[in-house]
Amino acid sequence: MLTIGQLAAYAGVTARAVRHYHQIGLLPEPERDASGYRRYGAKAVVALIKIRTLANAGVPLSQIGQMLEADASTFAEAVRRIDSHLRDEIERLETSREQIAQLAAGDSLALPPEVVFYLDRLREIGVSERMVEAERDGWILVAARWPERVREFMPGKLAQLDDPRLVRLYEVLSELVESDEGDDDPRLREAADLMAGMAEQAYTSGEINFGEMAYDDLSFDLLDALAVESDPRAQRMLDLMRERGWAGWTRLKRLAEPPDS
Amino acid sequence: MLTIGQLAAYAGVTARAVRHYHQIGLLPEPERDASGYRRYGAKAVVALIKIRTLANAGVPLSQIGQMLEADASTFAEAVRRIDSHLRDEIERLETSREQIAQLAAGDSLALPPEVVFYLDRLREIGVSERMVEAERDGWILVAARWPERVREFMPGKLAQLDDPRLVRLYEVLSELVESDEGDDDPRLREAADLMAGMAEQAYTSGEINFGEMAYDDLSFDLLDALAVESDPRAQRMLDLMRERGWAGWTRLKRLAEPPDS
DNA sequence: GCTTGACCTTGACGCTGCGTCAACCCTTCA
DNA sequence: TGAAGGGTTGACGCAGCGTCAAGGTCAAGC
Repeated sequence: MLTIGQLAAYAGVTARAVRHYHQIGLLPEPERDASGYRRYGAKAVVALIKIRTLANAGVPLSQIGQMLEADASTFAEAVRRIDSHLRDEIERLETSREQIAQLAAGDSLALPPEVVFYLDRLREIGVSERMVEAERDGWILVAARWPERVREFMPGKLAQLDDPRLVRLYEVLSELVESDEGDDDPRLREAADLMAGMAEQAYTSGEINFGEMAYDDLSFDLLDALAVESDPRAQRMLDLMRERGWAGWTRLKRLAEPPDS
Repeated sequence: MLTIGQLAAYAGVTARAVRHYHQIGLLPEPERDASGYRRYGAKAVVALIKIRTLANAGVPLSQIGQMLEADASTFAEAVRRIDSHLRDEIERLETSREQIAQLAAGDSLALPPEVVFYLDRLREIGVSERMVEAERDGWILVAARWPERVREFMPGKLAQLDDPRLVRLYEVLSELVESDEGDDDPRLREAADLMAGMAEQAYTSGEINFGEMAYDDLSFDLLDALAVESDPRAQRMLDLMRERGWAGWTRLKRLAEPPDS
C-alpha cells in the first residue's frame, strides 16, 4: 500500500495535486489507515497516470472525469477536439515565436520585417534615432490597424526615399526633433514647404498616399495625434500645412478652399 | 482622444484588461475628462500594443514592464529566454499531441505503440477484453516507471506469444476472469502449472524475465497488487506459485528452498 | 525514552489574467 | 424623456495547484 507521497511520485506529480484531485472528485478518496493516512492501491496509480496524460494534453480537470467514463465514440470525439485545440495552440505559439524573433532583431515589436527594413533605411540616410523611434511608433499603429496590408505600403514608401526632397524633409525633421527652438523655429516652415510641394505633385499626378483605402479618419487622426504627443511642434506643423491648403499630417487631404493662399 | 473602450478595441483587448494593466501599474493611468472618464492619446495605443505583443508571447505581465524599460542588451537577453521557453512549450504540446493521437487509436492512454500492438496481438489470439484491459493497466504502470525502456521489452514479449503454453495460459486466465468460481476453480491450478513450467524453463536456460534491470521490488509489488485488486483470485495464484517454488507474479523469483515440493 | 527529520493531516490564503456581476453615473439619440 | 450604450469603482470567481500554518505520525539513531 502506498502513501500519498509515493503515489504522487510514481505519477510524477505532487501530493498537493493528488489532494486537489480528491477535492474536486476526480480521483476517489481511498481508505485511511489507523492513523488517518490515505492508503492507495495500484489502481489509483493507473487512474492518476490516466488523469495526468489527459491533463498534460490540456484537457481541463473538470472534463477529465467525464472523458474517462465516456464510451469509445464519445471519447474519440473528445480526443479530436483536444487534438485540434492543441494544433491551434501550437500554431499560436509559433506565430508568437516569429514575432519574438523579429523583436530580438531590432526595434520591431510587432512590426513586419518590411517595416523594420524601412526604418533601417531611414537610419542609413541619416535620420536621427529619436525621429526613427517616432516613425516606428506610427508604424506600430498602422500595423495594428491593417496587419494584412501594411507590407503592401512599404515598396511605395521605400521608393519615395529616392526623392531628395523627402530626404531633406527627414533631415530637417531630425534636426527639429533634436532641438527645442519652439514654435518659431524657421525649419518648421521649410519642412512645411517641402511637404506641401510633394503633396501638390502627388495630387496633380493623381497619386494619393493611402489611396483607395476604406477611409478611416480615426486611425489617421490617431497618427497625427501621436506626432503631436511626441512633439508639440507637430501641432504647429499641422497649422502651417493648413495655411498651405492641406489638412492632416500623415495623410494629406486637399482642403476645398485654401484659406490663406 | 479615446475612451477606454476605443483604446481597447484598437489593440484587440477588453476594457477590463486595460483597467487591469492600470491596476498593476503596467500602463500609466491617463488624465480624466470632466465626467471622470479616462482619456487616452495615441501613445497609450502604442504602449498597449507593445504590452500585448509580449503578453501573447507568454511573458508574464509582471515582467513586461521591466522589459520595456530595459536597455537593448538586457532586452535581447530576455527575448532569448522567452524564445527558448516558447520552444519548450511547443515541444511539450507536440509530445502531448502524439500521445493524444495514440490515445484516439485504441486503448492507449500513455502507452507507446509497441505496447498497443502487443495488446492487439493478445486480442487476436482470443484473450478476452477484460483480460486485455488488465494487461493494459499493468503496462501503464510499467510505461510510467520505465518510459525509456518499455519499448525494448516488447519484442521479447511478442516472441513469447509463439509458445503454445503461453497462449494456453492466457486462454485459461481469460476464462477465469470471465467466470467467478472462487478460489477453488481448478483452472487456477492449471494456470499455475503452466506458469511454473515456463518459469522453470526460462530459469534453467538462463533467461530471466526483466533480467538485468535495476531491481525495484516496489514496482513489481505494485504490479502484483494491481492484479490482486483487479481480481482477488490473483492472490490465490500467488499462493499456488509459491507452493511451486516461485515468488511474485509479474516478475518470478526462484525461492531459495521450495517450501512444499 | 527522546530527539530528529521526513512524512502525513486539514484549513486557508496566494497566484495569473482577467471575466463577470453589481450599483451607479454620463452622454446621446429618437 | 427615457432607453441604450458607453463609462466608474468594488468585489467575487475561475483553474490548478503552491505554499504556509499548526499540528499528528513513523522510523531511525542515541
